[in-house]
Amino acid sequence: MDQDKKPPKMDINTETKIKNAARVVFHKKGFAATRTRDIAEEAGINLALLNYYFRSKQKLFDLIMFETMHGFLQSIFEVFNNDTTTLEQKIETMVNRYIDLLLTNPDIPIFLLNELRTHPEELVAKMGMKDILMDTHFLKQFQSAINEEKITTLNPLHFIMNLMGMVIFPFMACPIIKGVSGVTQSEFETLMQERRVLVPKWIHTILHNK
Amino acid sequence: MDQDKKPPKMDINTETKIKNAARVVFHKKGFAATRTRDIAEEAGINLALLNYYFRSKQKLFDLIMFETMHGFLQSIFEVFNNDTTTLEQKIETMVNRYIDLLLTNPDIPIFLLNELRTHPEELVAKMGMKDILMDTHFLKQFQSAINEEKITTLNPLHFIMNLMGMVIFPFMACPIIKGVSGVTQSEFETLMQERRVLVPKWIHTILHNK
DNA sequence: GTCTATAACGTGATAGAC
DNA sequence: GTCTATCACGTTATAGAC
Repeated sequence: MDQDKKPPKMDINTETKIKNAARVVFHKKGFAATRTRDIAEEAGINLALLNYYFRSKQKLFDLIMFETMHGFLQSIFEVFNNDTTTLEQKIETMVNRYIDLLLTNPDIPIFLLNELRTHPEELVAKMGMKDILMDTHFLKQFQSAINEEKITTLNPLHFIMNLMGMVIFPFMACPIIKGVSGVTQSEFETLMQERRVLVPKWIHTILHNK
Repeated sequence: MDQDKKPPKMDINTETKIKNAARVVFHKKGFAATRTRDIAEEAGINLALLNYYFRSKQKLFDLIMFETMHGFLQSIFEVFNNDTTTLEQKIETMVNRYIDLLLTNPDIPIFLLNELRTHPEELVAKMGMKDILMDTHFLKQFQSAINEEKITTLNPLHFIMNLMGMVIFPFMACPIIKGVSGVTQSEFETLMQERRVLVPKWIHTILHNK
């Protein structure tokens, strides 16, 4: 929509370089602990350019925050609204998508939840997720399964909290887990890989146990 | 150990007032976003007094961080090392303790995990938790149960991640959950109360399903 | 567009009166 | 011990040359 030359992987334009650097640093340290100098250095450019392209630290942050939030919720939305998959398939896909995401970007959950404490639900509202998530194919399937007594009666929110908690929490608690258990980063990642199959199995067990 | 008059609830001494205020503000905003002036205001005292009693923002923070971490891990330690309780009782107690804690102090998990990203495992090590948590009555019970084939074979770390994830994650994601689902704070707390009995039930189901 | 230099501001910490 | 006033410093943001 801007230019017709999408940067061909290298020799990326300055604006993108800054945005990528900002994403990395903001995700790792949060808004308050991040200095614009950190971002400039990470991007390999001059500090003044940051303000030239994005006006202010806050504006740049808002951009990163929105994109991160969008990317994070987008997965839920896509999977939950796919009306060609079963409930079990949706669970499996969700788990795999988030483990993929978090193995690569383990900082995202704490970044998001930490920043959302300050800017309360203004951003959540801005995402407009409330309307589209509360009327998904998933919820209809879930309700049907309960009505037909195929699964245990259960508030869908409890279900989602369990799913997200089992997948996301381990990544957030990674430093503390490694600290008290002594596992290495590599061993930790192996554990997370195991959870691709374990979590759906556990969720299934919970749902079908009367 | 200091004085023999433990403050009788009101007319608390200045040092304690500052520490309590620091705990509130640090927990809510984290180290970087907290200004010493915020703490002074919350405590109802002058900014200079903060430095008079605690020398620096960092020193005061280290104190709060240590106490918070200690209080948080202490519960796990106590419950896991109680050799008069069954595995099932330990689970139930853990869940109830943490739900109690988090209903009152919902900021603690994000505070801890967020700050632990920067000061990596130096603090975890300082707590000396590694040694005492890796040789608990709980782990022996867990291993015995597996050997006697009473429960499914399962890495205890997976078990602990599930337990903590199901209990703690919902509190961390509270703003996002309320944002996308539309539940009120009061309804959210009711859901958390329900989880006192639901989580142990789910954990039991997972453990005993072959 | 990109840089250097600097202005403008906020924050942690202290000096010194009481 | 407690306060007011102020210093010292780091950080965001901009002015202006190239």
